[in-house]
Formats: sequence, structure tokens, C-alpha cells
Amino acid sequence: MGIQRRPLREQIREELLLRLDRGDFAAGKDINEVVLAGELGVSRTPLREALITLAGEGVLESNQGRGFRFAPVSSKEFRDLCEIVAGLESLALELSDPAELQEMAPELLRLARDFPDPVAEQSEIEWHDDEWHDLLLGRCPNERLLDLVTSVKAGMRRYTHLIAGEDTLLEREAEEHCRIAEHLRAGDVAAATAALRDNWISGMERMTSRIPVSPESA
Amino acid sequence: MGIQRRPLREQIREELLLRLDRGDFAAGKDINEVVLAGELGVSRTPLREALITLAGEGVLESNQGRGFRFAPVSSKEFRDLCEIVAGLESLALELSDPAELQEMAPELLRLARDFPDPVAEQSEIEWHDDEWHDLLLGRCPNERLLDLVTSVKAGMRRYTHLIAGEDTLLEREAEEHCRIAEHLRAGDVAAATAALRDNWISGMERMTSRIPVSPESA
DNA sequence: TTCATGTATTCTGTATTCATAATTCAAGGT
DNA sequence: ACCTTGAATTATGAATACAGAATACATGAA
Repeated sequence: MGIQRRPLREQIREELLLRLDRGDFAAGKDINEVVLAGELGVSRTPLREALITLAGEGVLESNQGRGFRFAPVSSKEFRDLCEIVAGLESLALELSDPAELQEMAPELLRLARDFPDPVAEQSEIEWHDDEWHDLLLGRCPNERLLDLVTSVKAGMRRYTHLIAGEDTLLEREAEEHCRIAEHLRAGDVAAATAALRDNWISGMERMTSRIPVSPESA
Repeated sequence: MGIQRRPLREQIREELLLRLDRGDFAAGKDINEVVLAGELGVSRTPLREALITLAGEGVLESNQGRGFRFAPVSSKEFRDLCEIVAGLESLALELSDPAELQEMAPELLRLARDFPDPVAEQSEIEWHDDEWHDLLLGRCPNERLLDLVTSVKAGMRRYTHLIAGEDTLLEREAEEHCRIAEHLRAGDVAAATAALRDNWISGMERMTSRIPVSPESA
């Protein structure tokens, strides 16, 4: 094992995203830096650095003099994010080597069928889903594109915990992953790309009804 | 006029991008925070905040214990960035209302023909080009997408000053803008999207020979 | 001469302190 | 009763201080 020596700001960022997944933070709620820094056991400096990073990713908003707040959720923004990720992941697939995609198709199919039990931990399900997408895109030679996908997906984390515990949605997700993998196995990248787009668009529609109306309208 | 009260970190970020356009910084060169903060007349705190933001946008790299450095340029990365921007701008165009696009086509055409003199300031040429693209995409309802485009383009600023002073390139750029605008005027968004993609891809090819070999290979 | 090792210096990463903008609350006036 | 105004409080934005890692340098041994 290697001794991990990473900047606090990165560890803090990840911890905050984890808490976001757990639904710890009320969207739209202002963040008190002193209190949060105390909870995390760090000083305000690296905390603020993490907050600034997250603001850049769209997870937080910052207003002059009023500090940071978790950006309120809205179905509009969620749809926007889905469109972006759909576009980016499709692009990544198009830029990948078709031969390599075909090569890893069986593995993708296996993983898609091996979807975790609906009773499994929510976090495990999400991890499995991320894993699948990461494997799918991993061969894309455009590294910046992959980084960008990761960053945009971080901005979607505010929404993922809203979908918790819907068995039918899970099954459909697994189904769609299978379909994508089968297209790849058949060597039809264009069809796989289209299916991937559908995967995000349908996910968007499935989710959109579950997003509470913006508490901003008050 | 309103009194401007913006965080120092934002002003610093812009100043650094400006200096980048001027080619002030040697790519790959380490940044000395104390020296740079002194030059800018600010303390290290807001400077570091700006550096972290720029690192998130891919303009800078950060290594634990060694601070920040301007990410070295490489034709590989430039191609990656062009692919991304081509994809994002195309997507933005597809998501825009075709009717509105057609409506503003004449304005786009006018601006494209009104390209600045080749003898004009490099900064003015770049400004004009950005302006054109901003106008083209401005009607896209996906705000997050537009923010993302802006952010990715910031990461390309390390490359723009390399193209300075090439008349033929300028002419071709203007030509391509005209073609895109004409497709829009004809109501053919698909053709305009394809032309926009070509605009970035050809820009990539025009530029790629001018990028010095990575000083990293040493 | 060259390589290794110990030491000094430099600079980053983090904590702490300070100044000022924003908010809250209470008192006074309409 | 309600609105305005101003003081007190709170929290952010920025500057400074501090500790430790990384680098450079010099000294000594092979």
C-alpha cells in the first residue's frame, strides 16, 4: 500500500459529496463555514477551497458576502444536466475504438445482468451503476472528456438520492445496460450510442416527477 | 453605474487568463504564489482560490507539495478540447429553438462578414470570434451547458495566442461562420450543426502544427 | 570525480487573526 | 400598528502566521 498524501481540500470535497448522497444537506440551505469546519475537524481555509471547487462544478452557489449554499434542485436543471451527460457520454463512445468496445462487450453484459439486489444498499447500487458507465467509457482516448463527465456527474449527485428505492426503475436501468452492451457485442457502435442517449433521457423522465418544486419560488 | 463588488478570486482569475492570452506565462512553469501575489497586489489566500478554480478548469495542474503550474500544452490535449467544444456547441445548437435561430441568422451573417481587419489587435480578433459564438449559442435554453462551454473554452486559452497573426486562417474562419449562418437562414439546423463541428475540427487541424512539442518529454 | 547523505532554505498547505459586509433586533417616529 | 433607522451581532472575505514537505546545496566517502 502507498501512504496517501492528498490535499485536505480534495478529501473534504469527497466527504461533502458523500454527505450530499446521504441527503444530509437541505438544498438551498446556507452553509456556515465555521460550524462545518468544526464538524469536519479542519480549518476554514481548506474547507473554503473545497467549497469553491464544488461551486465550480455547480454543486454549490456562491453569493458575494453571503457565502455558499447548496444549489436548490429543480427539474429544469436536472433535465439540463441529463442532456449534457447524454451528449458527453455519447461523444466518448463515438471517440472510442470500436474494436476495443466490442472486446469488452461481454464484460459489460455480465456486469449489467449482475445488477445488485433491489434490497441492497442505495450506495452500493449507485456505485455499481457508476462502475458500469466508467467501464463503458474507460477506453475513450479523450482524457479531458472523461474528467469533464466526472465533474458534471458530481453536479448530479444532488439528485441521485431522490431516486432511492424504486425497484422498477432499477430493472429498467439494468435492461437498458444490457441492450447497450448487446449492440456493442454486435459491433454496432451507432446503435449503442443511441441507446446510451436513451438511457439518460429515459432516466431523466423517470426522475423528473420525483423532484420537489423549487423552494426558491417562496 | 453600479459599484462593482466582486470577490477578489474572480478578478484574479480573469487577470490570470488575460495574462495567459498575452503569452506572459511559460507553459509548464511552476507558479510562485508569494511572488505572483505580490505582483497582483493581493494576498495568497484569494490568489490560491483563483488558482484552484483554474485548476478545476484544466488551465492549471496541481501537485501535492509542489503547488500549481500552467499545464503544458500538447497537440493531443488541444485536439481533445476541440472535440469537446465541437460536441458541446453542436449540442447547444440542437437544443435551441430552430425558429429563433433562423430569426437571428441575418445578424450572425452580418457579424461574420464584418470580420475585423487582419491588422487588428489579436485580442480584438479573439473577442470578435467569441462574440460570434456567444450570439450563436445564446438562445440555447440549457444554461448549464452554456456555462460548461465557457469553462472548457477557458482551458483553451493557453492555445489561442499561438495562432496569432495568420491571415489565411482568419479568412477561413470568417468563411465558415458565413456558411453556418446561411444554413441557419435556410432553416437547416442539421447542416448548421455539421458545419459548426467542421469549424472546430478544421480549426483544430489548422492549429495543430503550431503547437510546440511538449517540454515534458525531457 | 561521482555519488550519497545530511543540512539549510524555499515554498506550499493549513491554521489563525483581522476587517468589513450582511443580518438581526430593538427603539423611536409616523 | 407599521415602517424606518441604527446599534449589536454574526459570518464572510482577506491577510497574516506557522508547520512541514520538497528542493537545493554542501560536505564527505568511495
